[in-house]
Amino acid sequence: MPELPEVETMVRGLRPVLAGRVLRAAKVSDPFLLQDVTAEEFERRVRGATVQGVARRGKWVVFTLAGQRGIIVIQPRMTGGFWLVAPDRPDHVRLTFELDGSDQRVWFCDNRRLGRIAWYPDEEAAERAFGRSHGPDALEIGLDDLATRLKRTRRGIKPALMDQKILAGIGNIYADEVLFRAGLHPERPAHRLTIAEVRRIHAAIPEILNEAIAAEGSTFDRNYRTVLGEEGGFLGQNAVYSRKGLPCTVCGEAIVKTRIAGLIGRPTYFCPKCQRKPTRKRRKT
DNA sequence: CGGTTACCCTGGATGC
DNA sequence: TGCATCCAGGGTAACC
Repeated sequence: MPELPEVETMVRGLRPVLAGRVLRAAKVSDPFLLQDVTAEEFERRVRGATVQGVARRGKWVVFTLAGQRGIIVIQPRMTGGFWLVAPDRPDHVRLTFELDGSDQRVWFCDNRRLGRIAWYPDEEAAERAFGRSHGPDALEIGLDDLATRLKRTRRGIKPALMDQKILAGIGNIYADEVLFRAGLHPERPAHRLTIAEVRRIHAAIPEILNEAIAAEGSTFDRNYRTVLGEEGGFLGQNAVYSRKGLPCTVCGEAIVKTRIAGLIGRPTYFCPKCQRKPTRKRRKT
């Protein structure tokens, strides 16, 4: 689940606990999640290293280790998340960090095992890996850059916004929320949007994402939690996602749930009145 | 090459 | 209660 706001919330929760701390040990309990590294090597690289920084890149959580000890990358994907406090070992633990000088542990849990854990020798290697599949961060991309990138694809605007190669950080929930805020139908071809429409999207992206970050993300079906186990508060502020049949907060029309091309299996919610799909001009008969 | 689909996993919710 | 089916915030490989 975690999209940019949830990952940002995780990072903000982890940073004060991990930054500057020594990792006494790391234990990989599910090697299936590892990418390009064995459990033995991962644990050896991390053991005794000091965490220099905790950051977010798109939907990635990035731990920089001091003293050339490398970079840890964790992708929570759908159901991954971190736990700082738990009375007992939580369910579905895939990776555990033990902190030096205390009993405190940081758990990475992921019931569906879709998450990924990687280690890179340096910033450059991590950056190359990120760049292979990601464009600029959704909170940093400029208007002109966004317009240029959207011009290059004939897909619908929603699949385009969710394409991490175009811009990084937006997933299924916030794509719907951004398009509602911008007043655009999710199937509008990206390359045919007017500059005024792209401008509305570009303005809506940081609005929506920052509102969601302020609320500490979205918790649906009690899946996502902050590192302290709290629910995100964006539910209740969301305009369309998961609101099938409920009245649009702007016009009162019932929100529609559908599936659209390019996003097989993923639900899409929108207001059919506020987000009209332009029809061809009809000739007078 | 660009766009679309199949598939990777698992557990909770829903339906019969 | 038991069992089958559907569903999910993401991402990539393979296909046309």
